Amino acid sequence: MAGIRDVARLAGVAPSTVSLVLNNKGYVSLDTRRKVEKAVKDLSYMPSTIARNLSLNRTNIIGVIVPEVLHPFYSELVHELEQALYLRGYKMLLCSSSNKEKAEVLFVDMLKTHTMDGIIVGTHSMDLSIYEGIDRPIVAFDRIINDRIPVVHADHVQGGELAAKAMLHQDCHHIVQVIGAQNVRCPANEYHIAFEKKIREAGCMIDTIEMERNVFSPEAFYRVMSEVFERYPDVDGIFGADLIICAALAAAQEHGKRIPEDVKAVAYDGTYVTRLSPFAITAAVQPLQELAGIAADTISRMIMGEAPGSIPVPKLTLQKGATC
Amino acid sequence: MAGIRDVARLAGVAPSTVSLVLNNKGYVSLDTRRKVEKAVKDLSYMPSTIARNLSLNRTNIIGVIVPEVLHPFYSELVHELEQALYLRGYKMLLCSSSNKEKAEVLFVDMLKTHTMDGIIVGTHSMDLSIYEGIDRPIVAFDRIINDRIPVVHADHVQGGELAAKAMLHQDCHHIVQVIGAQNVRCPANEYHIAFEKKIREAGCMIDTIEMERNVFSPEAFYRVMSEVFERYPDVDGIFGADLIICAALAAAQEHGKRIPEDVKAVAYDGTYVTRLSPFAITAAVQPLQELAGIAADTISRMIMGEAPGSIPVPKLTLQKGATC
DNA sequence: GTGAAAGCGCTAACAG
DNA sequence: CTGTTAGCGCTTTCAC
Repeated sequence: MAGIRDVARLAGVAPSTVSLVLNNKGYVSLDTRRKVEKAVKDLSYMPSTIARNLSLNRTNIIGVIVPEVLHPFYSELVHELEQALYLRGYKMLLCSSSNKEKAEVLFVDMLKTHTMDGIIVGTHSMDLSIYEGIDRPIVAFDRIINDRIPVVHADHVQGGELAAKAMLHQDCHHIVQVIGAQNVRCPANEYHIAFEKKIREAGCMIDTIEMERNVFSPEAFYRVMSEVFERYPDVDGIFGADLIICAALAAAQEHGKRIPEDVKAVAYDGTYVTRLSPFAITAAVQPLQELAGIAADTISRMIMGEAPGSIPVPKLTLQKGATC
Repeated sequence: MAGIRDVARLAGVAPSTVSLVLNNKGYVSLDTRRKVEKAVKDLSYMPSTIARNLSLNRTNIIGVIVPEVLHPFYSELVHELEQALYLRGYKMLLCSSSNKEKAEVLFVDMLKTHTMDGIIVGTHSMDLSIYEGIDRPIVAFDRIINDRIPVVHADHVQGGELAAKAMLHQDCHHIVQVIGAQNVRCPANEYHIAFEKKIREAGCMIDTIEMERNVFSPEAFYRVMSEVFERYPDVDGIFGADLIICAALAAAQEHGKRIPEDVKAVAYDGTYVTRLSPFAITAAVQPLQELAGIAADTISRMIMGEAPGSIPVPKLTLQKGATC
């Protein structure tokens, strides 16, 4: 394996000059630049990223940790983050924390040991003490960790109201919403509050069902929705995250309810599962691409040693589908 | 930031001794071990992975490149790979090649520059010349690159036959199968051949529709399925990858066909989308967890300098659902 | 413009 | 069992 010294020797220059050429830095005469480039090509030289990392004390790797890549929302988030990071010159190290005890702790340790330059945290672990006193770049995605860690999230108040308006236009009278675990602090918990408020203001009845933390299986969702239809026979509106609504569609059919004739359904998030059938599910869509860009910009800034700056809070949009 | 020398000084030993303690290598007296551990704790010392990497010329990072993380099949693959690699002490650097010109080339370059110790390739780019003459660990997932790169894949002949048997049991007469692009060499292309053979042997009519490469959108699938129902009004069996079958379910409804009464449907892959509704889609399920383990074992062996060895070819299983 | 030399923070022989 | 020494392969001052 040829090294920078071999290239230097062949080109008849010093290693430092080769380095300058490779990194387009400083002033190098066209002539020596040519010589170096030829030597690089002749030796099919490939610089060692590992050595470079040590010199710069930087890896250009950002860690991304999510609860579960399989979940469409996180699939989409990971997809967008990878693209956003790529555009900014970073590579993405991915960790899916489900099935892994201590995944988040290990990940933060990897940040401390400089395996990555920064991390974007999308998990909801309960122990926030691991984030105390860390002076390395961390960005939280839709999760409040502590007051030193910037949070990237959409405008969930607006999102909740958007969904509420969509349902109220359809003249619902008894709405049931299914929400995530409320024992984790995250901006996304705001949307059902805003939703409920708007619904009540319109004089409409609303019941709320809370799911457990980190429960994502279709079976669990279906069970919950079945219960909903049994417990509230007069329900005519369902609101919840994408997969909940998918389950609602299935459960409704089982319980002899037609959607949207008997029951309206609005999904929150609007990932691709709401578009799997030709008749899209009506949904409040999170601007994941934009959010990923904001997260990438923020972590990038922190790595450069700058302050995170103010974080934009983008709005959701309504996807008009066939379910409401 | 404390370094290994600081720890050594505080503990009153040499840096090499500290290294031995940290890595549980060689023989260190209990006494000095204690001293070192205390010093480590007192300084909250975190060893630099970057420096370690240079010394060892190894990063413990495996690159994984797939066409599209959003696609359920690849979500699931990525999920399983990450877990399998994690269990073997590796971290996963993920690249989704869609929307990225030259992603595969860049990825292979990163392998050459030692950003990763090895890569697992699941993409289907057309230019295989970039893999010529590389002496670093590469494993292909369901894709034939060249005769030096080991391929991990399920037994698609058995899988195709499994699906065929399922349909023949239901007494189909005119089956349409939708398949991926055939201009890429991959073991998965075998399944529709095996399927077709079995179906023809049973004296059943079969038509085949080929999709373009890297087309994964629900809309595209739906369009294709709509055409199928229009062109073949007597079709009573549909076979294709998961998302095709999802689209088939939707399109069937539109065209007044009931599933499974009028048309049977069998999916190939059997990812979680086939289980999104309580009535699962009948499917030939790829053992992705097992495949991921095989891929991880193989790349691991190659990194250790061993030969890839023989690659097991696991079988698919039938998920009995409500569609056939 | 270019080269010499000093690291970056670890690991690994090899003495002792 | 522990310390000394020499790298790993780059980048980066700082003279020339």
